[in-house]
Amino acid sequence: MTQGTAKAARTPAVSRRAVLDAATRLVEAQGVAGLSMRKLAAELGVAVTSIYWHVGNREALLDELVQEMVHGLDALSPSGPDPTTRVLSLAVGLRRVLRDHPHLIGLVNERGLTPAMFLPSERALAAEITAAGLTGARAAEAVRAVQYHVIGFVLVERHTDRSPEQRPSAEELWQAELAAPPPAGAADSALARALAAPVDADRLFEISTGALVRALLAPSPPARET
Amino acid sequence: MTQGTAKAARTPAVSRRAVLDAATRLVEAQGVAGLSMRKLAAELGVAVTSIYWHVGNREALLDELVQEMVHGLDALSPSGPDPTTRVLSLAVGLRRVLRDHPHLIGLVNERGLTPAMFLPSERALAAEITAAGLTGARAAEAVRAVQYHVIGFVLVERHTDRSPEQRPSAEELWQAELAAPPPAGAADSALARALAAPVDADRLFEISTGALVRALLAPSPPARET
DNA sequence: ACCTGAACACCGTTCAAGT
DNA sequence: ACCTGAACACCGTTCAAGT
Repeated sequence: MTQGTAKAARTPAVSRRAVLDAATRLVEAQGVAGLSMRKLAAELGVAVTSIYWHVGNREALLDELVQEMVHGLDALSPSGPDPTTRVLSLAVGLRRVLRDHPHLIGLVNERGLTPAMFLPSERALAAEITAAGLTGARAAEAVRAVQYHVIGFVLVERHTDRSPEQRPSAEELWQAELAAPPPAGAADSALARALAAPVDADRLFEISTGALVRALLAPSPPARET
Repeated sequence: MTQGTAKAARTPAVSRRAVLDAATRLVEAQGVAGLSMRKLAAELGVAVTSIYWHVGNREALLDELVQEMVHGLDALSPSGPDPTTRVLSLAVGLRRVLRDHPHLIGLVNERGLTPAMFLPSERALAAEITAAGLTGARAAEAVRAVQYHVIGFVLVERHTDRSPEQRPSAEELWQAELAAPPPAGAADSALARALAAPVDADRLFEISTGALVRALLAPSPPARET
């Protein structure tokens, strides 16, 4: 919106496109905090103030980046014979998309685009959950339960991914648990050993999402209703 | 660790304690990003460099704050007659603690204290899930599934809490959906209306966590196992 | 022991000025 | 139309110097 259409006189040093591309590279490499106007200018071999001419300011730049990222997302299409596995396939797909764009959730949310971004997956979930026989408020709760579960899972994953080495680690803590005399009501040692092992996120996602979806789609109502 | 024990000559302008208290206030009011050494100094009526004498640097200050917050957390104690409701009560308690300290998860994670922080709740969950009859790897998966679900839910809630007004809102989007001609496989209009209403987070948490826990504790195995 | 100002290397942003 | 340097108000941090 900053530029009009005009026949360029001398070839410009940078273009709006070049700024956006460099910014995308910076964000993907160092995260949102790593995107600084001065770094950007340095990378493009231009004065800081040139950046401002092309994109306005940092906030507007991020707005544009988010816009492009969201539009570049592939649509989710369910697969499988029955509603349960189709809902699960949507959950798996949503998790994959969110994991592939780790900075997206935060950026989108800061810019107020969360509902718009999640509408397609919400619609797909609604269709499958309707096909499973749920209707009205009950179906809406199921849609949102799955959404929250998947998004939340990815947020937890992201937290553990980009964190430094945790000390003491879960392994160390649960091995100490095994060595200590067990108090009343303590967990069995096989459980402690299992908790000392690192998390298999794929498997955990499969198990927890599977359990949730099966319970939500089961004929018995999850909450008392008329 | 910066100070020794010595009889103070003139009453100090600030104390380590005063710095920590002011920092806590700043973080709770403006978030972690709002904590700047210079603001802190200004608030205490002292030169910036005094802060450094007392607490080392910004990183060390945050370390200390997190330490205090984690130690100030109340232990979770389950309540209810059967294992399912006891696990649910733990989930509710964990959610409450995390919601009461919105900055804590991020701070703890950056400092590598996540396993240490969640060990108590993990232990409590393990005990109740063992009481429900699960053992070994199966029980560990249930523990982690509940943990991830609750933490993830709170992270999603936090996202939506501290976000600006979202535009277009979910209400607007789903009302447009209602107005448009329904394509094949579309959700029913009662569902669309329900999705146009704002989220009742407490109810959604109750429903989704209830469904998850019931499914995890059910006798039929959630995944094929020998 | 405790506090200070000066200095350095970073930010985002605005502005007047160049071509 | 496009780019520039200077300037301002912010950061965190170090250092030598004060009392």
